[in-house]
Amino acid sequence: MVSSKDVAKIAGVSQSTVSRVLNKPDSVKPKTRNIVLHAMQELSYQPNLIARSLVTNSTNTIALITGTLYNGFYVETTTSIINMATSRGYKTMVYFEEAMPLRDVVDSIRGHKLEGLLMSSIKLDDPIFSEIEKSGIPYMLFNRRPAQGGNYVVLDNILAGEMITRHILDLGHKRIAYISGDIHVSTHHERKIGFERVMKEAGLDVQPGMLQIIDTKPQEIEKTTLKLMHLAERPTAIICGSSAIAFSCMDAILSMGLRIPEDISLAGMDNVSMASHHAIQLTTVGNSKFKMGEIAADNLFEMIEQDGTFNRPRQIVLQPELNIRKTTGHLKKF
Amino acid sequence: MVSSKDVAKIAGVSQSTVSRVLNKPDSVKPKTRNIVLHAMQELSYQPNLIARSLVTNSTNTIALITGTLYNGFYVETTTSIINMATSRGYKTMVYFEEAMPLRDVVDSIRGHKLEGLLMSSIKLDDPIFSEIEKSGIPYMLFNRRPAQGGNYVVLDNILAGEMITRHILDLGHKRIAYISGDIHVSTHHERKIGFERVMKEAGLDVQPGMLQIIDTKPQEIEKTTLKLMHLAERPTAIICGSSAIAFSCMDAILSMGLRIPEDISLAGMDNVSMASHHAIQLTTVGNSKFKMGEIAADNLFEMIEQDGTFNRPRQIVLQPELNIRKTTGHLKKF
DNA sequence: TTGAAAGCGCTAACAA
DNA sequence: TTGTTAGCGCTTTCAA
Repeated sequence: MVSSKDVAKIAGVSQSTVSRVLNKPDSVKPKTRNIVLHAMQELSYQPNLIARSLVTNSTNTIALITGTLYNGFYVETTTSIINMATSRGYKTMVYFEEAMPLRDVVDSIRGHKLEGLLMSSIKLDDPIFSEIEKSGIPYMLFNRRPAQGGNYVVLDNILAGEMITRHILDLGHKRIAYISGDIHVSTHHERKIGFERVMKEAGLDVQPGMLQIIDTKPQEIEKTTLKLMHLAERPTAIICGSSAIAFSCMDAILSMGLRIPEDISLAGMDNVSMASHHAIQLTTVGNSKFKMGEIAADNLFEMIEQDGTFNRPRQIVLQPELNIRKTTGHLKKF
Repeated sequence: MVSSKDVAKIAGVSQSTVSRVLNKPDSVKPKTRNIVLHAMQELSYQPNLIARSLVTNSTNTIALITGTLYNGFYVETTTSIINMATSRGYKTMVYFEEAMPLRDVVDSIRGHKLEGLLMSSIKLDDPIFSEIEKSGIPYMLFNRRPAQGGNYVVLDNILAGEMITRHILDLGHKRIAYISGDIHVSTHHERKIGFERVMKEAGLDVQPGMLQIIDTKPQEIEKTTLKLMHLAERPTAIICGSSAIAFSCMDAILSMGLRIPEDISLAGMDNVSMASHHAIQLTTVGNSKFKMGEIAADNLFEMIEQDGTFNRPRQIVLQPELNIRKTTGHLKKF
């Protein structure tokens, strides 16, 4: 391994001059600088960034803990985050939620002196949250938030649930099913609240079996959808707690030979790009004006750069918009 | 920052004993070990992994340079790779192709002593390839390969192009358009060769304008599709060089109010999960039995672990299979 | 079983 | 403008 020492020897200067050429090139005489630069080339020298990090106690690296990329929402956030990090000269270490215990990830982040954490994967009452706060590492949560406090950017999920439910009611539906993901997660928790609130306001009971809280794996979603469709009193509309859920739900419905929205209306939440594909045309509620990943990253870098200064919590709530497409239609009269 | 020195002080032992508790716990007397362990807890000590890396010259981190996640193919590979790395105790630094110059990425990788490189993004004659080989860092390319040599896992893309073209011909089509991505990339280069070869064998000329080589951004694809559909002699079938291209192409066709396959047949390559969605049902050719990302990662870790030993090139070619779904149909007779 | 000491490759303070 | 030196926090001989 060629080190700055080797370069120094070849160039006939001290090792610290080599270091200076790298860090404060103006502080070294042009002639010497050139000699050093040439020596570096000759040896194809590459500074050991680990050693540098040890001294400077900085790594220019952030951590991203993300949900599965099979969910298009996380494709969008992951892409914006990595791109934004790259453009600021930061690298991104990517961890998947549930691939290893959150606590281990946080330890790894602390140990590697990563400079910030972006994470989608917190539960409402996750004990890791207080650990993260305690560790002092700058962080932004996105999509989900903890039960209280914290820095986050989220959708107004209660409102989102209300809006989509109202849309379905406006179409005349009454037997409405709702498929939700894990309720210990703020998105699903709040969206469901919105749904229930509007149903109640409309004087409608959510029939037993019509509210499904499930593991959001495609197979589970399909199983649940089939179960709903085989109910004696089949729903005339299904609202899904996310677009990813809605896609699998749609897949199952179509596989039965049913038509959407003629036989059943379907709506999702989150605005992922595939939702507007002409073969899908999924009615959703979400925010397309602002990219959640970019907002999260932006705020994180601000926090990193203003370093240490007192920070009040950053809590950003985006307003949902309704995107009425082709999967929801008027209830047919018989 | 609490260091092993601090732990040592509290525990009343030397700093090297603290280190031993971490690395060779059996070599330290149980009683001492416990004292040290308690001291660690008390201070919530977290070893500085950067310092460790500096000494051991290892980081347990690999680099992934991937194409855009908006292409479902890279979602699959990225997911398998990160999961496989995690399960082996490695972390993954993710870089996007084209976000920064490849040379800078490679320098970053060398400087950070990352232990291996997985990359999808090489061009046929990319000069970076020889740099990577020269650097001695273990690597596996996937999806694409360089003009010659190298370690890679790819699809038999010529055969893939042949198979899909034959399928279209078998349906009676003669006016067939082909939309390809950058031809300096092995996948697109080879798939197009397969297409042209079969067309020639069938005695069919590829009419001017029917072979489109474009930038694979959704807008470009849509523009190109519209152009094709407005040709005086409109194609009766379109073959796309990837499923990602086919999705955008389908979007454009449907937006014109045309039906697939009644008005035009459409086929893609690569087997991404969305292709089998019932709202899409895209006919493709690809390999679903083996996960390219897993194979790439598997081989990389073998190379990392057998370290230094002579390695003949690893060149793995997967066999394509035809998945006939609902976007291709018989040419209508008039 | 433990401690002392060297050194990984770099940055940065200080002196010249 | 340059060199000398200390030290970042760890692992790893070597001696005791």
